[in-house]
Amino acid sequence: MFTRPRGTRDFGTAEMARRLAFENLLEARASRHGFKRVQTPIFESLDLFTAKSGPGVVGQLYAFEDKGGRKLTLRPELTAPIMRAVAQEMRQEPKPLKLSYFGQCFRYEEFKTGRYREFFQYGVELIGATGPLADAEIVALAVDMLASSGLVDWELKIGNVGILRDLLTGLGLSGETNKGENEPQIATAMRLLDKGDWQGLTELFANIGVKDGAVDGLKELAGLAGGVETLATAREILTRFEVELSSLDELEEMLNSLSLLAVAPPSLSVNLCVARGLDYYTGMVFECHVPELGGEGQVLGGGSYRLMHLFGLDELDPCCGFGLGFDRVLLALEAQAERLGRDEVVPGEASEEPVLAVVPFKIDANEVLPLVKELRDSDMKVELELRSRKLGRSFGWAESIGATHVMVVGPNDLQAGVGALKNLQTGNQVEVPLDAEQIKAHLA
RNA sequence: GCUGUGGUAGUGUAGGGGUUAGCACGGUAGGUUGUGGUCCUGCCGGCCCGGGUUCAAUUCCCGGCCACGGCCCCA
Repeated sequence: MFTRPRGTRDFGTAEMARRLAFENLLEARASRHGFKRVQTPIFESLDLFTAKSGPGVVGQLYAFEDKGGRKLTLRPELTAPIMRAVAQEMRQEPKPLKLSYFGQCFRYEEFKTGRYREFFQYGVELIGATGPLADAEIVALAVDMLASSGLVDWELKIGNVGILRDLLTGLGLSGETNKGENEPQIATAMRLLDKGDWQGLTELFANIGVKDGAVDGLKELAGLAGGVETLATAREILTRFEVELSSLDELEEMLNSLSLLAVAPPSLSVNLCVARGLDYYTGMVFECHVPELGGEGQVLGGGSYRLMHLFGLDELDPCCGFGLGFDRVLLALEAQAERLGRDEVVPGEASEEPVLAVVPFKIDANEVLPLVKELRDSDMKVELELRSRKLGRSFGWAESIGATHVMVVGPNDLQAGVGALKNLQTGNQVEVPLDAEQIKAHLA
């Protein structure tokens, strides 16, 4: 018996119908916002990802050497490949570029619900435009996607690591990796802040000799929850820390634009302690969570970052984008459909189209094939009975595959040039000439 | 990396140191000559893998694998 590798999944027909519907929905939203789809290889040079994320990532990669000894890896994420492709193929295209992408990524890590070794990401990147309005465009699309998918009870958190870095620098934390430490003090502090580990932060500050009261101020900042209105308090706290306020002004501008560009999310909190862990983020950062997913509840995350300089295109930094956890959003939608008694998990997943099952009964099937072809050419879904079942079983088969209509063509029918067209829902049956147009008219 | 629980047909389950391992759904074939979703019957198909204890293991024990949770981590 062969089994699937750990952390991978098979998708059956029902699941795939749902996934396709979801992908199409996301694609439609992205397209309305002006994003155009691109696709990059499933594997890339290993150094693409070590350049972006440091040598430590190798442990989580499906890395390998090809027969020429080239160091390659299955892609663990899609932002770096997109940046690479932009640098390699899209230098001459008009900016800003608005790109969308969808595909599987691979990470070697412990697998559990909401966390797979092969997982799917949908994402967008806005390259070559910067500032509050560009940021608002990105967040607005994220909001639009989650809202359009029918997701409820999700939380949008918006922060700004630029402000946070300024603040921490002002407190005397180092942005460089000191000897004896494996990351800059600022990175450690941001990680602790993101987790809400106040004790760890207190210890860190004590070690560095940060003035008393700093932790309390940050706690106050972290406690802010709400929309634009929280910025007044934030402004006051930041002033106390003597932080420059222009980034905060930009954040406010971005939030105002967002409110005009997107529906209000179910829950919005502007929180300057959202850190997103990754050191290439430089400005606005945001995350969407679905609390009912538990530990694997982050379904979307992104922000403004600097990566193009790695490809010699500094002038395009910072860019802004987000990645959407395709599998996680689906898990959340499934859980919510169950909880709320919704019959559709993804809007539009159930097709309303008629499906005609054609049953050649005791005749040479070739007699009906031209008709089948013609119906299919005219964009109708047509199934053909292939097993020469008895009539009764044929109806059972048609019903089981979801056909809405059955057309039986037996010897007598053939002679008369008609078929028995039965509506499986109503049970009504009529004789219809073996003519594509007339059949279609009956199904309409 | 740590940890908890569990693994009986494709799915959902019953059972239990010696059984023809039961049931439901499913799939398939039929219930006499051209009409489904009901019903009846036959058939298909299972004790996760390896080792140990035992006269005997699917059942008890250990290890692995897999599944579902909780930590750690998460570019």
